[in-house]
Formats: sequence, structure tokens, C-alpha cells
Amino acid sequence: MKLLQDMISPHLEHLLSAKGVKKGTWESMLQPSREASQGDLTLPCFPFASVLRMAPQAIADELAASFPPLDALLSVSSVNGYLNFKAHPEWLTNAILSGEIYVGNALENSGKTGERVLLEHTSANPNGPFHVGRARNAILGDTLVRLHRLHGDDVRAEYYVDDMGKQVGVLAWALENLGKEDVENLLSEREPPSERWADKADHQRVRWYQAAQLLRNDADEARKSEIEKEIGQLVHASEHGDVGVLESFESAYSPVLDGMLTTLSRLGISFDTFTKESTFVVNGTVSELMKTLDSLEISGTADNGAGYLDLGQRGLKGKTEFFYRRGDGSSLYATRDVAYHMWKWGESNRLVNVLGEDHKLQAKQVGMTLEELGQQRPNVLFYSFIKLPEGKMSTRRGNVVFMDDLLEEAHAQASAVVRELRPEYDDEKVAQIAEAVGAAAVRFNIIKVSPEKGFTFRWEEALAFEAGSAPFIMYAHTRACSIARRVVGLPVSELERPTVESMPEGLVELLRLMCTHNDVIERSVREQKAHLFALHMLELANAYNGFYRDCPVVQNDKVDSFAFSISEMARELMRSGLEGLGITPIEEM
RNA sequence: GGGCGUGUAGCACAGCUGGAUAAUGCAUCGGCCUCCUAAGCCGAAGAUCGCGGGUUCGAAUCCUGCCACGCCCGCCA
Repeated sequence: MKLLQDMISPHLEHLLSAKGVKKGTWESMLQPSREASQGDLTLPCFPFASVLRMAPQAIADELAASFPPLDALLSVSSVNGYLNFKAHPEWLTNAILSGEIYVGNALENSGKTGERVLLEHTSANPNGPFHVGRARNAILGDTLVRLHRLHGDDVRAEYYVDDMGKQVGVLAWALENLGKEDVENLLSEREPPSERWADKADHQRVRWYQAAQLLRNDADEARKSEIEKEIGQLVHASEHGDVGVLESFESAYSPVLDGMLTTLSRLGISFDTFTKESTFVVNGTVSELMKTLDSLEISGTADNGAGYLDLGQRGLKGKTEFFYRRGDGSSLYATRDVAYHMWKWGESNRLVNVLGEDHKLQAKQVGMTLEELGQQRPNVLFYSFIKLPEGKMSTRRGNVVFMDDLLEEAHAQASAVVRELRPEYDDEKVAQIAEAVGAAAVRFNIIKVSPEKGFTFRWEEALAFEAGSAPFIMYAHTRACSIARRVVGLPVSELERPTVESMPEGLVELLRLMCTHNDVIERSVREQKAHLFALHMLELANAYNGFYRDCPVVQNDKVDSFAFSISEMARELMRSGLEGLGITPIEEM
């Protein structure tokens, strides 16, 4: 609780420096209490024992006894060598009602902090529909975009479009060379495509991609080498910046990308800018870059003329050679990525990338190369893959859960719940609620766990609508909305602030949590841990439910002005917080 | 073989810049709708923090060895 910390730090400094303990040695130790019942902030006194030659307990006792009384403090206590500070609920009330808690807006750039962040995420190859595995990147990335905005940074969400190279080449070749019948014959043993998505280009065209991949593996040798030759020529041309080929690639992948973006938009995910990988080949920055790399001290050349950097000289372990140019002179994906990053640094003063854990080595190589060129490394958030109970997901093998299907299923399940719980709602209302709840449940299920943890996708978990899920938070928010509606037109009491003695537990808990709200956003953004904020939102909703239980806002058709003010503030925080998680804060459910 | 990551109640997951009785949800057991939406609230039970050693006043957290799982180690993207 930074609010409280700012109040007590000067006094602690005064007391401790008189004893010869410097600020640097204790400042970082003043932390939120692990035991919430003991207080809001705690200073463990054990480390001072040897310096002061006193027992920790005695130090804590002495500090507690000599700490000056402050409006901000309800109590200072000493327990087992810990110095505990408890915030005064009346002071917390004052902080909240006087607007010291920043509500923020997750949907717009405010420029409050002056930070300009370029956040690249998703950037999936446009060769087929989004599956749940790929979606972790998009959900993680979009949530970080929103949290940065909530924090007050200016953010640009960017999609790096892989518009050249083999994957797109295969798709373009297939669309050019295979008829619908060829494709269906080749894929006759696969599950047929879902009727539901028959009109969606990503679902259509991925069949061509899959068919081509099958052919490349299973055709007779003559046909195989012919196909490889044709695809190879396309890929080669694209990598040398052949504009005609790049245009044909674009017309192959564009409808697929559009389909993928349609899926993402249903999850509330959108991008500000799209940058094509080929840009840096066509405009010459990649070949410029390769020349610069050639001149570096750690640069080397292989027998066939390929260029690499020996990153082992800079401490990289394992495979130390990082190739940036092929023997034929063309660039590699990573080379273009370096050029892309140099461009990005010109656009912004902070870079964040969201990448799958399979890109760790690559990202390290790109980062080290940037440093070698006198540039900074970007911040990278890595995540582990989502698996199915049957194993790894793969578009190629067709072992996937499509995001489109998951969202449809989530909508259907949510719809069933709403119909059962609220039989009085009409179809339109049910559909609107089900859409918000379904998408929220899917997002939250992924965002609430820390990214480095691999997890297995299970339908029953993704579609749980109970405590610990998005609907739980949404529900607390609708309660606050319901109160706000109820209050309209009723007589309102004078605003009378209760004293500590008359504050029920549920109110105090809510006040404390609201006063940590901004701290959690700050930390989530700084450490790139969206799950911390997700868990905080669960706690906030839980605390609101406690307040709802203990503090009736409307009683005997009269409005308690104080309770209503707190409820409204909590409603605002829940609304903006839900938006920060990419959840639509609906007013009824 | 080398590098990186993960291992916490039956299941899932938080805590990992060392600090108190390891937090939360599901599942289990019990209680609460004449009262602002019960998708809720209150309570009970449930944990050798993968295993062994070390550092420390104090270790889930740091170091080290081992075990299990995941990802990577292409002049692919």
C-alpha cells in the first residue's frame, strides 16, 4: 500500500537513522504484510539485530513505542520481531473519497506517464484459423496492452505480419496449383471442415495449406521434388524482395489474416498497426544491416559465403554461431527481425514482445545482436504452450481446438446458464450477456495463470462460470450497477462518514483493497504479470461481495450516502479493471 | 549431451527481490434466499512446498546434486 508507505517512511527514517540504520538497508523491507490480519505494512526487524546488538523483538517494541501517532495509522504494533502498521480506515476512506485512487482507462491512451510503449504480440503466421494454443499470445499481449493503458502509458499494439518465406509460400503455391477437388481428395481421411465456418476464409484456405503439406510429405519422389522446386523459387523470390511474388503472397494470406482478426475481435482484441516483414527487405534496410554485421569484430564467414556472428565471444552458451545471411546472400528470419527491432526503437521508447517459449534462443540472439549494434534489447514476455489432453496442438496435423469453436461453445454454455437463472430475460438480452460472459470466461481462464506455466486445455475448466472465474467479477460489478439503478429517485441521507468502531469488516476490507488497486496495476505492468492483476480483481470482487453483505446502501427506501459513494467508487474500479482484463463490464447478468 | 523453464492439498493455481499460522478456486462435508441479482455469502476438512545436501537468526523462495515433465540447440519460420 504505497499511500501508507509514503506516510510512514519519513518517520521510520527519522527513528532508524537516529540509531545508525541507513535508509537503503530497510527501505525495500517495508512490505505489504503477509498476514493481512496483522496489518497493511510490515517491517521485519531481524536484520537490525546484529547491527544494533539488540533482540529483534526489543527493536520492534522500541520502534512501536516511539512511533508518532498519525492520522493515517490505526495502530503500530510489535509482534515477534515484526513491526506492523495498520492503516486507519477513516484515513483510507478519506483517500478514496478525495480521489487519490486513480481509476484509469484501459481503452484509450492517456499520456499520463509519458511512456511510449510499442507492444508487439500475436504475429501468427497467416496460414490458418486461430487455435487455442496460438491464442495465449494474443490474450496475454492484449491484456498487457490494456494494463499499460490503465496504468497511463501510451501504447501501440502491433502485429508483425509474416508475409514472406516458406509458410506463406506453401499457402500461395497451394492456392495457385490445387483445385477444390484435389484438396478434398487429399484430405479425405481428415475430419471434414465444420459447416459453421464454411464462409470464413481462414477455415477454407487452411485446407489448401494442409493439403500442400500432405503432398510435400507423401507424394511420389518426382512430384515431391517438382513441388519443392516450385515453392523454393517462390520463397527465394520473396526473400529477395520480388514485389510481384510478394503481392501474390499477400492476396493468398490476406483473407486468412482477416479471418483470424475477426476471431480475435470477438475476444476484444485489436491492433493499432500492422508491419509487414517484407518491408525491410524491399526498402533495403536488411541488406544495409547485413553489411554492418559483416564489419563487426565478432563476424565470420562460412565456406559458402554465409555470414554469422560468433556470439560465444559475448558469453552465449551452447550453439554460439548466429547466422544472419545464407550462402546465396539472402537474409534469414532473424536478420529481418533485427532490422525490424531497429525500426521499432525509432518509433517508441519502450519495446515489449510476447513470444512463445520456442523463441527463447532466437530472441536472445536478436537481443545480443542489437546490443552489438549499440541498441537496446526489447523486453520479452515468454509463455509456455497450451496442450490438449491428447497432446500438442498442431494446425498441420489437424489436432486443434479452434478459437472460433471454443467461443461458440462458451456462448452456448453461458446462454444456457442465463436462461436457467433469468427466465425473464428476452432472447436479445440473453445473447448479449452470453457473448460477454463466454468471451470473458475464455480470456480469464488463460490470463489468470502465470505465463511460464504450461497448461492443458480442458473444456470444463475453460467454461466454468463459478467463483474464481471472470463471471464472478462481472457479477460483483452488476451488483454495484444494480444498486446505482435502485438509488435513482430515492431520498439520500447527508454524507456522514462512519467512525472506525461502526465500520463492519466487509467495509474495511473493501477500503483496504481499493487502496492497493493502483499498486497492483503498477506492479503487473512493471513485471509484465497480468495474472497478478487478474487475481487482484478476484479479491476486489470478493471484497465487494463482503461490503454488499455488511453495508446496505438502500434501506427502508432511503439511501445511505456514504455507503453509496464507496459502492460507486468500487463500481468504477471494477469497471475499468474488467476492461483492463479485456472483459466487457455488463450491467446486468 | 548442452541451454532455458516447470514441479506447492484429490484436481487446478498464487506466493519465489529470503520473513509470521503457505493464499485462492474446483471437488468433499455443513449452514444461509419474506432482505440492494444466491453466477452470491458463512463455516469445516484437506499440504512430507519433487527428493537429498548446503548457506542463514529464519528457506516454498538463495546455492548445489539428483529425479520427472516441457521447450530449444536449422545457412527453417
